Amino acid sequence: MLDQLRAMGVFACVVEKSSFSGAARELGITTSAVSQQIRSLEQEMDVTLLHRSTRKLSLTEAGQAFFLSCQEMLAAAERGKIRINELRDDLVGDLRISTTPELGALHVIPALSHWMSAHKGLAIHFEADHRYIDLIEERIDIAVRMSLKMDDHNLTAVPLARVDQVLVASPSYLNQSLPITRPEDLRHHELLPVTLMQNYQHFAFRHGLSGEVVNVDMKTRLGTNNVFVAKSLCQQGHGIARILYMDIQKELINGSLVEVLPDWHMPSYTLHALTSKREQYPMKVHRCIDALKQYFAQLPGGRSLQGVA
Amino acid sequence: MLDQLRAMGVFACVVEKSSFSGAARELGITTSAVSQQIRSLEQEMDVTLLHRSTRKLSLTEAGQAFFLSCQEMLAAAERGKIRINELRDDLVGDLRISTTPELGALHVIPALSHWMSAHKGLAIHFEADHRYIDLIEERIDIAVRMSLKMDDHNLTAVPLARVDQVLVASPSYLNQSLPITRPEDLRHHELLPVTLMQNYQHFAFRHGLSGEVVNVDMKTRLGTNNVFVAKSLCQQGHGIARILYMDIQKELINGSLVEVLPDWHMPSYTLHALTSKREQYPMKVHRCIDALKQYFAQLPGGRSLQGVA
DNA sequence: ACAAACTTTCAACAAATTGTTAATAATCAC
DNA sequence: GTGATTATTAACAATTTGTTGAAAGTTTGT
Repeated sequence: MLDQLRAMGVFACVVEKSSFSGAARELGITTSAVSQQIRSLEQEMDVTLLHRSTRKLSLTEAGQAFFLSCQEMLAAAERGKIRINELRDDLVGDLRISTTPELGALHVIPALSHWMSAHKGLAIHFEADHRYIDLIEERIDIAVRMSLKMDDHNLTAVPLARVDQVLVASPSYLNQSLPITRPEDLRHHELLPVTLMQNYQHFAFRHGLSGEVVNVDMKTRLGTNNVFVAKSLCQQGHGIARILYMDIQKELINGSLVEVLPDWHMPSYTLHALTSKREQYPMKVHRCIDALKQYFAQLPGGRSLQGVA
Repeated sequence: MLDQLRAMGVFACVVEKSSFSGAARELGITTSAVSQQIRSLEQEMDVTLLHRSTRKLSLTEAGQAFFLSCQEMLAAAERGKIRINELRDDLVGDLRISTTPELGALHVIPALSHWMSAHKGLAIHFEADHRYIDLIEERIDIAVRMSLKMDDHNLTAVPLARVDQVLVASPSYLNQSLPITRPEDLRHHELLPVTLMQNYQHFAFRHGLSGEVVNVDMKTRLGTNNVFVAKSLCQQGHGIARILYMDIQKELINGSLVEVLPDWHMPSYTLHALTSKREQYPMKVHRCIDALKQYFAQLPGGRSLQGVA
């Protein structure tokens, strides 16, 4: 099945050049090698492909028909290689990006907006989902993910930004509740967790200046798996939300929410661009990650979200 | 250019089977060999074609695109081989036959008539010409030719029939002319030659019983390169025609022409089926020659035209 | 949880294919 | 004819391709 492909290529070359030695020069081998390839082809298929005198070649009917197929074969192979090169080097084809809905809407789209406009040859798909999907299974090129640590050794992780968690509450809630000056005070408050975090009720605080460490567990009555719902609950004064700075930045600035215990820090997450590990990435993947890196690097540092070098 | 065709075929097989080991079984090689082919392909092209875990394979975008081309490549190769087998084994395609116009009309067509009807897949072309054409140049599969000896060692000759020359005249001519009882008497008669024969004015007679040999040269005034014209001249009583028995058989039977010196024989020609020499002939060529042989073998022997075993 | 069955990869080696060299024969142009 | 170019062939060399056996990782089934 695969045994005569090479000889078929040689044959096509011979016909195109109408000469064994011409083909040999073209292919960078000796005339002798060409002769042997053609001979073995003819013997293998038990057919005469071309009549030859030392000066002139002429195809038999079978040779003529076979030549066309050999040409098609080579052309298909050539097309394949050309396409491979395009997909490797050019910003064309598909690019599938996985994020959470919040991350996608708030940051990934803004980060890539200009870049996407600059490369209309790319068909970009955003797969927005909280599930931790299989990059390979879903053919995801790049997943933008929050994580404390990287565990999957089949993935390559490029750090994009450090992202702090913050505790926030509405001004009205804080006015009507017991004061909070130290982590321990949280025990008398309600946590509004986004249950996507694991161990969301546990806190390991470290004081920004003294470095003092305090562990606290909060009680929780109202929960949600959606950041926007949690935000809403919080704004309605139902409790204290544990949320990512990046998801709440706007509300802190406009004052609809207020940070609780701003001097006490929780462990940071790192925002990563994940790719399935491979030898060689298409250029579009490199460039997309570059665009993401550039966006997060130029972000205002602030309290909690800053680019990673 | 030809270096990765094999690996491309292996790759296509891997994708079709969705498995290295499946492809290995299909191809009759070890899994290890498959693995190496794919690896070298990826390295050579500097691209990742498929993600692999031990149980599942999945194509990259480049792999998907490349796979299609690889499939096309293999399909083209396969088509070529199938076509080759058809042209070699089946009675299909073209069949180009070269004859003289007379031979074609009087014998080759009748000889092949039934056979042609039985194989409608064959496109048969009769190249009717007196010129001695180059079989290869004109892509003639079979030439039916008269000859005294075979000289071209690039050709294969299959004898079909022995063909005698005869001298004929019209009854009226013979009545009005000097009697002819021995070859020497011909010196006083007019020869109507078909000038396609060389040395047409020279005769080497051998007596059928005694074996006596007589050489004679006849004078000639009216000539033609066409057998039918010669026949016509002869029937009009313009002289004695030297002509092949096969071209005049009908007239001898119906009495419009009469044989002169029937006991004295001229050298016979042999009718040959000629083919350009090659290793392997398409089945249609064999079968066509078979049909010709069969026709001439069953001809009534008569004086001058008989099949050759 | 654990073993068994499979799958992929790798390095070292073996086999097969492919290519070269050099001599031979045939054809064409001069 | 002579010289240049071309195709074929056999013997040999180089390269490619394939195998073996071990290792690592997965899935299946108990």
